[in-house]
Amino acid sequence: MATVLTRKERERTERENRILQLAREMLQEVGYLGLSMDRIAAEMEYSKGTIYQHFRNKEEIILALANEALETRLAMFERAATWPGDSRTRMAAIGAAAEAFVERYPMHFAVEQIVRSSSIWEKTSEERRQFMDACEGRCLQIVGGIVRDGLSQGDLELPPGRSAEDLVFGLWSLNFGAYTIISSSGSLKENGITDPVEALRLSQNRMLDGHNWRPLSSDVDYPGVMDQVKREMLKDE
Amino acid sequence: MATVLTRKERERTERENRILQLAREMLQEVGYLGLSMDRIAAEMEYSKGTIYQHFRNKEEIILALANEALETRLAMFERAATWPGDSRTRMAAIGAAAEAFVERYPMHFAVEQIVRSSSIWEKTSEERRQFMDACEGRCLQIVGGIVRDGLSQGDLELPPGRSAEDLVFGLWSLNFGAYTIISSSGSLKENGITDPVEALRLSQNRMLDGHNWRPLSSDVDYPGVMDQVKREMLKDE
DNA sequence: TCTCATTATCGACTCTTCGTCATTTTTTGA
DNA sequence: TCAAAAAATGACGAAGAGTCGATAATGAGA
Repeated sequence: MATVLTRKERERTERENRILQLAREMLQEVGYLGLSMDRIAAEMEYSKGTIYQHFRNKEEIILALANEALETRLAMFERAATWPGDSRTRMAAIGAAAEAFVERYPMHFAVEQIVRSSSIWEKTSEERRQFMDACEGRCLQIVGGIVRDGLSQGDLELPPGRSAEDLVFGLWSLNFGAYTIISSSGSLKENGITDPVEALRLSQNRMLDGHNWRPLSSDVDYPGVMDQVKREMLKDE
Repeated sequence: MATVLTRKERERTERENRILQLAREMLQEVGYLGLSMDRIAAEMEYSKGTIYQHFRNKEEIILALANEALETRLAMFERAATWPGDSRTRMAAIGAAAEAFVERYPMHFAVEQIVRSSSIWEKTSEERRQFMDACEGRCLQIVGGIVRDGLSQGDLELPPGRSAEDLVFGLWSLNFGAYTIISSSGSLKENGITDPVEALRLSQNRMLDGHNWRPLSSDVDYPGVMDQVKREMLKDE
């Protein structure tokens, strides 16, 4: 009896994964507007009603994809945060993880962008929204922890009234903004920005230098560290 | 004959503006997904066909709104760039203009976000896309000009191989990312980021400090300058 | 003022998609 | 084997995008 239930449940989750996988591919090909429940059903060779047994509407599918994305990044951040070294080096490792995430899972990042700008929130379930917030919060905490380590070890200072999270917010904004612009602006090269990812690294390092987070980027080869971390993170599979 | 044509043309552009105004309001109320051509037509008391004489599809309306947004910001940047003072102070003025833009025209910024993440590009006309790129490029040039002024006056240095535009890209990403996250994340306060706009200012100043752009933010009250610029820019009407 | 060609406007129509739900099919366990 | 429960189906209603032939307004010339 127990095994029967689990077999059913296994089938269910497996089908759910198939739906999500298909939705991801579709999203890649035809974009958010082209994503259609009818087409998903047809491609799955299931009826529409069955698809709706898994996800109450289209937005739930999108948000489920976004949840996977945030979960994936959270895992990568958790791993990067344990990189050996001083606080600033660990911060560089986080930066490398963020880069690796976008490179390794471009669709994940694209979904996150969609979720952050379309008004899909109202139609989605409370749970998934909370999951999203939870992942976001955990990520903030992880990176904030590194900042707090640095603060307690005297590697950097913050002005009175500003929190470790404020600093993290700056890094987060910089990264999210940079990749969004990269993926949506057609005229970067024409305007003298030949290697935006390199420009992002520079800005990031200069921001941390501005916080006087030692050792400064002029004294350590952080790009080298980042390349090393990335290689390590992208290694398996 | 000439006057007849101009009257007709005036009527035409006026109606076009009415459509855009209406679309903007609708976007505010019901979001991108709720924006409907039928509803625009009904509200305008014109038939759908007439609306389609102005805009070949829904995406064109969105992009037209985005064009207005970029045009507005360009004007604000042009004005801010002439603020008297050294290069770094003028940079602070640009930052203030960016803030003022989002505060004064939140809908403009929201439209920009939509355009940057939905896949509406394929359906839109070449001209409007070019206009978009042109505004973007001009903005980059204006801010890049301030950086070049600073470089030539020895107020800051850049590593070899990095351009003034690379620096601007960092600021641009930081700002765009920050406002996107602010408008889409429900859990900033819960995670210790009580005043994200203040956090953005800090990050921005620290980034410029990291570029060693003098005078440093520790020596000048740039937030005070920014408040002053903003007051000036938001003054008229 | 009247005529007629040109231009503008209209809205019914097609097509597509979302989401529902009564009906049919399959599974389960006695 | 069989009846009840669960799962799957797809026809259907509603709503929106975009088209196009029919209709109305305009205005230049007679």
